[in-house]
Amino acid sequence: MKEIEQRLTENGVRPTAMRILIYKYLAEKEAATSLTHIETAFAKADRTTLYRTLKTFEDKGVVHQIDDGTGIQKYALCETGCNCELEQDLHLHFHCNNCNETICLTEHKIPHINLPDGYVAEDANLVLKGICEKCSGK
Amino acid sequence: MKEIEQRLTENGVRPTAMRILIYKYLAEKEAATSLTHIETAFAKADRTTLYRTLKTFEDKGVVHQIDDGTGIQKYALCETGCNCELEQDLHLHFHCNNCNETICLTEHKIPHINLPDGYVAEDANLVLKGICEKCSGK
DNA sequence: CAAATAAATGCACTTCTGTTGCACACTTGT
DNA sequence: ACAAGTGTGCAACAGAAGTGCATTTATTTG
Repeated sequence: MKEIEQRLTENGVRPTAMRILIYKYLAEKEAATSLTHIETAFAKADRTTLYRTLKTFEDKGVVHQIDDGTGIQKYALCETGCNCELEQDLHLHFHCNNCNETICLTEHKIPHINLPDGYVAEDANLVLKGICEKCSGK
Repeated sequence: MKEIEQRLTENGVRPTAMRILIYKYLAEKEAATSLTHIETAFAKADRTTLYRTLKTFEDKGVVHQIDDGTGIQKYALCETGCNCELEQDLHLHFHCNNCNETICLTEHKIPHINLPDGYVAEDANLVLKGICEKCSGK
């Protein structure tokens, strides 16, 4: 519990009760989580609060946003010391067409691509879709 | 003009006036196009018609949908003979943070990724973001 | 050619997600 | 204790995607 408070403080986020709960929730889930998802988990909290909490987390580098192609924004905790802005830290994501979960494959970085002249890449997003470990029956 | 009719017919799409116009519009644009974009270009046509036309095109393999991370669905014409479903035909897309246009880099295929055991990839989406040729001043 | 059938189009409306404005509650520092 | 700043909740809005149904247009069939 204390570790969470510390982690938030380190990133410049004031550790309120709500924020600690949300952090804990994200930490327990292995998959990327949408606002709606969190909303149902925290029925008593307001959607705006959850929304702004996620935005704050994102701003401060606590979570990173994931676009998995479903059109719904998802969030997942950043690794300790990860630097999402840097190109070399960009990992890929896997979206399971069966269970609909999206997970970070933090070990798998996005390969470098040689672009045509004149193109400057600043960011990249790679999502693989298919059947995940759990759903393929191992 | 006749070529468009033929192309549509080949793909099992009845070449109505509307559809030919939309096809032509897409062919003239080099960038991926959103529904809203088309809507403003065809102010007199109904949004539903445009919407369903794009869906039909997509079903029949005339266009492919692009998710460029903006949260807005975009469409671009498929190359003749392209097989968007096949993994080896998956090209990457480039989204310019300056002019906000998304273009297909059909020459650049998505590199193959070695996934952990149990994961089966069926589809992939790679979007690079940065500054495009035009905006980088050559 | 006319009737019957199927496909395409247009209108209205709904849903879902993301987002913002404003007021109130709470925390923090002096 | 007070003032300033931050967090939270309520309400309302915006934009895009999608659906149902009526109407028009095209295609087939007798």
